[in-house]
Order: sequence, then C-alpha cells, then structure tokens
Amino acid sequence: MKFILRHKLSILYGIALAVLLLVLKWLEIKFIIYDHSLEVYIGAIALLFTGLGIWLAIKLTKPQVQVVEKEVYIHTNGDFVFNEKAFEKTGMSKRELEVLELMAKGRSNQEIADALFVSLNTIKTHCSGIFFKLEVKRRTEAVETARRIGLIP
Amino acid sequence: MKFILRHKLSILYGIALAVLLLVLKWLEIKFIIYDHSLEVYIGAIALLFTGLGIWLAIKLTKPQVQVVEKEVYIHTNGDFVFNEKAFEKTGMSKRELEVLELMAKGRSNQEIADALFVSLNTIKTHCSGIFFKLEVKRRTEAVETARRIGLIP
DNA sequence: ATCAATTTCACCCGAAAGTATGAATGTAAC
DNA sequence: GTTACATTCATACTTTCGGGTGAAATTGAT
Repeated sequence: MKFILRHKLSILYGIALAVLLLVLKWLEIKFIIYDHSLEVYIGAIALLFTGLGIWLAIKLTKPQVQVVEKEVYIHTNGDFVFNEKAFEKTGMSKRELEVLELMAKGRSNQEIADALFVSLNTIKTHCSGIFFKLEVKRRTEAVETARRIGLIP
Repeated sequence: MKFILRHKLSILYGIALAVLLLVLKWLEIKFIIYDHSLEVYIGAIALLFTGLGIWLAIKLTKPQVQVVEKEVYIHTNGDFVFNEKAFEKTGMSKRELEVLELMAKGRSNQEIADALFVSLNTIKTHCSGIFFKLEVKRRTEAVETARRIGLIP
C-alpha cells in the first residue's frame, strides 16, 4: 500500500505507456492487416507521440518558483512577545528552542550540554536541526534569524 | 521533518538508483524489438515525435510561474540608540565595530573579510581584539554582550 | 498496538573559528 | 622624530563547530 502511494507517479506513467502500446498494436492491426496505407499508420504514430511528448513536458517541467518576500512589520513596545505562529512554522521542537535560547546567550555547545545535562553530541544534533529548520548555516545566523522572527528577545 | 533531514542523501541515492533501473528496462525493451525492422522504424518515429512534442511544449508554452509568498518579519522597535559611552569604555576601534556589526548579522569571518575587502587573517585579528575588549570568548557571546550594552540594535 | 516524531548518543571528518606571535604600514599626537 | 595606536597581513597551532550517518529509547497520537 505504501509502495503504491510512494510510486503513484511512476505507476501512472507505466499505465499510460501500456495503453499507448495497446493503441499502437490496435492501429497496426487495423491498418496493416487490412492493407490500408502505411503512411496513415506512421502519421497516427507521429501525432500520438507528439501528443505524448507535449503531455510529458507539461507534466514533468517544474513550475518556476518565484519567491515574493512579503514584509510583515511587528510593533514591539519594548517588551518581548514570543511569536507562537513563527515558532510553529519553523517546526522546531521544545528542546531545540531551549538550545537556541542558550545559544543566543553566547554559550558554547559544551556549556549548553552541561546546562541541560546531556552529551555534547546531543547538542550538536539539536543544532543541526535548528539550522535546518531556520534555514541558516551558522549559530550566529540562527540567533539573528530567531530574534528577527520573534523566537527570542 | 527530521526524517528528511536525516535521510537526505539516502533519498538522492534512491532516486538515482530508480533512474538507473528505468534506463536498464528501457534498453531491454529496445533490444527485444530489435529484430523487427518495421517496429524499430515505428519506435524511432515514436521517439522522434515524442522529442518533438517535448520540444514544442517547452518552446511554445509560456513558463508557468508559481508565486510563493514568504513572510519576512521586521521588528519596528526602531528606538535603538547607540551607547557612545559604553563604546568608549570598551576601547574598541571603528573598524572593530564594523566587524562586530557584521558578526551580529550572522556573517562568517570569510564573508566579513569579503565585505570589507580585507583578508581573512585581518578579520581574525579584529575578532580577537573584539573578544578581548568585550571580555568574551566566542562570537555569539560577543554579539549578546554588544547588544546588551547598546552597541548594536 | 503501532507508527511517527522526539530525544538521546556516538563516531568520523572537514571547515570554521579562535590563539599566539610577529611584523609592515599609516596616521595622529607629543 | 618618536611614541602610540590602528590597520593590515602572515604562519602555525588548537579548539570548536557543523555535516553526515546510524541507532536506541521514549513519547504521543491514532
């Protein structure tokens, strides 16, 4: 079942191809066996596969994604308010947020590990998750982004 | 979310393998029908016109553009005032402040070097100076301290 | 119960950051 | 002119960070 779901597109293409081959065979019988002109057959093939090509191209070409940045101004009256919506949009976990907070305070991974009573490797894993979800490459960048979208003061 | 992160490469390998299998299957089909010259001819026609169809579709259809709106949060807490007194107390130079500002934006040393048209080593030297004068050990800590004492927004 | 996500941890490796030291400029002050 | 400091750059070395992978335990929801 999972296999079917996962290969939905491939299966669809496979079925389409099979149907096409059937049509081909049918055309062959109709035009060759009854000795009508070969050229009509070839023409039909050409037309059919031109259509297939067009269909394939339309189906398979990815639509170009144009990202339009919509600026959202947030008024902060000095006090920090946690942006719940932004947090959910990132898909970050509670633990990752904890790590992020300590990160923003300038703590090293080792210090964060000690503070949360877990191993250094665990913190590294959390960091990777944070960077991926915030779409950044470095911890300083992560802190900047997190501050901008209202995850940390 | 984490699943994708963890198996990014594996998924790519999977796709590559799938493509390879497809190619193999295609070759098989090609050689099975090899001994029927008419069918080879028909196949060539089919292939040719499929290509034509694809070409036509790509050439003639206007590129479909999918617009994705991305919200960019901007805090309008604009009441940042540079703390001149704190700045002088640190004994930092103008150049070091420049570096600090870029550092706070999450830039890497190399990126800062490129932005200021100096070498990476120079930036490292400046960083050392900044850390010494702010009495910190890491760049994230430096950013936190600088923000706290009012050197950067 | 089982399935997905979370949290935890480990290992390897390469890249980036940071330390230490020395040195060549340029510039402003004394 | 020399003293002091800012700016620039280099080399060598250590530490930290981050990517990629695999895996076990736990939790939460259906």
